[in-house]
Amino acid sequence: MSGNSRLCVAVHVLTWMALDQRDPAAVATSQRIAVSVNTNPVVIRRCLGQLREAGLVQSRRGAGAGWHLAREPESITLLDTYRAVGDDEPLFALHSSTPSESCPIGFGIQPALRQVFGRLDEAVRRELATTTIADMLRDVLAQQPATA
Amino acid sequence: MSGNSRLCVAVHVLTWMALDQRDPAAVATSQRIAVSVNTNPVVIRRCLGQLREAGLVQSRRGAGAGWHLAREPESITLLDTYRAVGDDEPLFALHSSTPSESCPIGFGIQPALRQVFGRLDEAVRRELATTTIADMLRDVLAQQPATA
DNA sequence: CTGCGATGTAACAGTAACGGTTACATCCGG
DNA sequence: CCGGATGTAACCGTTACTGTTACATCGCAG
Repeated sequence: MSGNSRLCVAVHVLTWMALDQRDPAAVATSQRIAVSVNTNPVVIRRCLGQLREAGLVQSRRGAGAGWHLAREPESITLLDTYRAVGDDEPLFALHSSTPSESCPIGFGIQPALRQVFGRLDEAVRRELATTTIADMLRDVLAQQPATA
Repeated sequence: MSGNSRLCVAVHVLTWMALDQRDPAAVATSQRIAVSVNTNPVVIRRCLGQLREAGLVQSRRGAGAGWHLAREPESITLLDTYRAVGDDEPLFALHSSTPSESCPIGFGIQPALRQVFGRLDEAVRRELATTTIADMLRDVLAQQPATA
């Protein structure tokens, strides 16, 4: 993960859907979402595909096709979202070329770093779990300009 | 930050120096460090340059030149190291193309995400601050294979 | 049962960043 | 003033991400 904007886009998509589905007649399509995110519908479909694999959204094909949330916004955390789009790459990368094993530091540094990075990952996940899509929607709507 | 291995290399370098300087006669050169990290000396010098800007190491030029820690290993935290090599890029990236401001979600999503990402950054920094280079050195040496 | 509008996915292009490398100027103790 | 190291610019190959085109697939409406 990162530097990519997948988590960002995924949260945007889910929050958008949470707002959109307040109107029971509305149909969420990748086209409509793409306008809000200001990108290509294929990018949105790629993202929605990952969210579907994680069981967060569902898709319907054929005529009148589209997407809807598979769970209540209150029950979807940013950790769920992170897991859905995180390519299981760690947050911090280890050496690109394996250190020298004949040096004491080179030999032991990677296991030691793995422990540290594991704790960092834990901290991030703990924090992500505290916010839901419903929270995001509330915060996003609170940002609106005064409509005079 | 990340996916790069700069933090990883920087911690490796500092931990190596902490061990090396136990021998008062030893001189830490980018060449020697590069062997342990298994990379090019220029990569090490680039890293050391950032660590020097942050006041963590010092360099000496001319004959018998080399590097040494500017502080005790016990007083250098991984947060110091992170700050030294982190290009002030945030841990998680915002949208690459600005969302539509005419959509309520597109308008408010970035400020809302900034708050969340700020909390994540805080959590990571808090965790990084709990470990020092001295801790790393101890943990690294504890990984050594039994020397029969 | 055919058309249409959407999903689903492969393929490709452009950009950017990273790690690695070469080259070379600079410094300064011996 | 020589030698060995720092300091730094420039460049290359690789990789990843975003955006885009293209096209097969699905399934209700009419």
